[in-house]
Amino acid sequence: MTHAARFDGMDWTDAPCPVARTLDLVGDRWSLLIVRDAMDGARSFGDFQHRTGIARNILSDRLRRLVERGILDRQPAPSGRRQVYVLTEAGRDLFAVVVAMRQWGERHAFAPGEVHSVLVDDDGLPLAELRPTDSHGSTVTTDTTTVVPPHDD
Amino acid sequence: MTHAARFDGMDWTDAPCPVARTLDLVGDRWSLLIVRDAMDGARSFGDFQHRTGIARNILSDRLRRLVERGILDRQPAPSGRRQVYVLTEAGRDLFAVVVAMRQWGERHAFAPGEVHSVLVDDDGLPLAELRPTDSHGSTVTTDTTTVVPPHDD
DNA sequence: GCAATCAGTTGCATTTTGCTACCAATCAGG
DNA sequence: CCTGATTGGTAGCAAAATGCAACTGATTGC
Repeated sequence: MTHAARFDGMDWTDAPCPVARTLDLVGDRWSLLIVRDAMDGARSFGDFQHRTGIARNILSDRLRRLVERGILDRQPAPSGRRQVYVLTEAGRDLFAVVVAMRQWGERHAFAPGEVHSVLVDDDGLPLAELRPTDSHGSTVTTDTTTVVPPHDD
Repeated sequence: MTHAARFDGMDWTDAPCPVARTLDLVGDRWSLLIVRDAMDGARSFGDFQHRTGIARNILSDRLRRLVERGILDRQPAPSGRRQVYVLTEAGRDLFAVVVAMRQWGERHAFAPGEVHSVLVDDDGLPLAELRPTDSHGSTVTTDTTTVVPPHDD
């Protein structure tokens, strides 16, 4: 699909806000879990179904939508199975979003002592904490940032 | 509310995965937009209603849920208005998630040349790109990381 | 060929969402 | 005090999304 094709027929919740548009594309209950599993090696319909436990018809619909939206690519399988779903560049680029959610969940959605899965690098070590920074590398927060509306000079 | 109270009565989609738990807490269509607006200064019911355009009954429900889940705090207003909703520490900590979504949206959800709002620091400059790294600061991707399941040694 | 498995689709019940109207409390003016 | 406007919701109902179970059609293994 062409880049432009992703933008036809979409009706955005809040046109000029990138957060709203991202949520329009992957902001439902299941899409990011599908992306998470694709990042962790899931490829076939059955892979996704087993890992997420999502209903088959909804999974079918979500895979189709994610392909339409340029986040997954549906490819004929090299052998055997009918096709596989692989992340596009845009899909892989959601890594930062998934990591941010994972780290927030680790900090705020588990009782003390409760176990959870961990994302590790090639050395088996957990990642560094994602920290929003300005262009010089200093940490920024909601108190030191502002949203400026779009304008066409 | 106590820390533990957030975990009572929750039925998690995928207990051991922090991504799934985060989505259980803020993964619906509206919660993160409410959080986004709270980060940008919204405080009252009306603020949120006008900025998001969400239906009043749903907004009412989402605000209640976000308070229950420890992301917003409902405080009596200093004067006049009945109460205000302010982010808790956990809510403010969602900043990295919102920034990651904003940056992804900027890269992938706008046609070339299309305008959008921008998040800037105190100097008016856009933030640096969030980049997942290992503990030494080297960039990691989905190809160089793995999810390891929970285990109790 | 025959059974099993995979990748979906279809139909229907349940749940969630959204719209509109309504209501209660405050507030400002006179 | 009375009136009207604004804020912060709730109630009822229609529409949409979701989930479950059963079914289909192609492929694979034996």
